Amino acid sequence: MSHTTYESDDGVLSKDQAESALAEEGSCGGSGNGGVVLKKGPWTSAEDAILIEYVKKHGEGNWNAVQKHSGLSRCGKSCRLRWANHLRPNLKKGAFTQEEEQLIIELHAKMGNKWARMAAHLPGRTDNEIKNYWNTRIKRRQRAGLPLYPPEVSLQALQESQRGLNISGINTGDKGAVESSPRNSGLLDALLHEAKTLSSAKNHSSEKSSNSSTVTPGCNVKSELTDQAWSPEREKETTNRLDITRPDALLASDWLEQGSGYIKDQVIITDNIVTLLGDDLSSDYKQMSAGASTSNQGWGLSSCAWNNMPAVCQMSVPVPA
DNA sequence: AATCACGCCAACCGCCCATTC
DNA sequence: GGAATGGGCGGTTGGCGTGAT
Repeated sequence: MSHTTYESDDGVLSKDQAESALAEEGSCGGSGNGGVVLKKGPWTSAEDAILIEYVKKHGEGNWNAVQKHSGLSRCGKSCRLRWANHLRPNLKKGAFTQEEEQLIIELHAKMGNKWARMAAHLPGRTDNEIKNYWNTRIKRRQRAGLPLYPPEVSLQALQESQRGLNISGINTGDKGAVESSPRNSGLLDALLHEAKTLSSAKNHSSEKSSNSSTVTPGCNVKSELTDQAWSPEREKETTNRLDITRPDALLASDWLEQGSGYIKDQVIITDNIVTLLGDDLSSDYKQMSAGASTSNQGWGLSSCAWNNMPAVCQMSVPVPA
């Protein structure tokens, strides 16, 4: 990792490296107690040792006191982050297990980008780890044009959200009530974002449909990929038909193998989206869905931004048989 | 062998919230 | 009530490693 750039085995920086590391002022104000210039950049093993020793003596918290009492030239934030992400006990290192991946997917479908809350459900994992994992996964699947969530997770998350929204008053147009329901805020944000996207996209739909190279491939590949996991043989078979067959476009876990009934789920979810979006936007959505179906463009909800986007916004229109 | 693209991940940054005074 | 402070969170950046070309 980048540590090796700055730190030697004994944790001592070279002159140039130390000067470089000390040159900039940090986000914590640049100088600490008594005008001490706070260091930025990768942590050395010596610094780690100091921090560990400090926490052993004084416990976690009061991070700004670390610099004052231990002589560490790091701001409190940096210390907290280092401790939380790397030094605290019971941290689980290494790749995520299939169970963890599955849990992350489910949690993200329900919570959106609430990394800290997700981390609370994954003992030994940090929010930063989960965030990095998810962002990497997003890039892969975005390139692949694949949905971020398995259908069953999408459906479950949407149904739960819809229940919550009904309770909190979305169907009565009570925006205040909706906003007071933090549990569904991520999903609602995504829906509203999607609504805007749909609204603006309507103006460009003809342009989209005239350019096949802009088509999101997800709609066309999903129904096939959900039936069978990737294999070299499958890749040869499907290369001519599918845009994406790379194994890294798939989940490490095997949810894609459980994709039976996907079309059915899509219809359900589409109805749910219509319900949630309301008449005006849902009519737009229906029109676009119909247009996509007839033109086989597959233009759907998968076209919106991928970040902070719970399940429903990853869904695409059904693929015509 | 050189170059490039991409994945991975540690760390930083800025904002926000809760608490304290 | 409002300012100051500490801490938490999510987004983003930057560097290294690695595989592909």
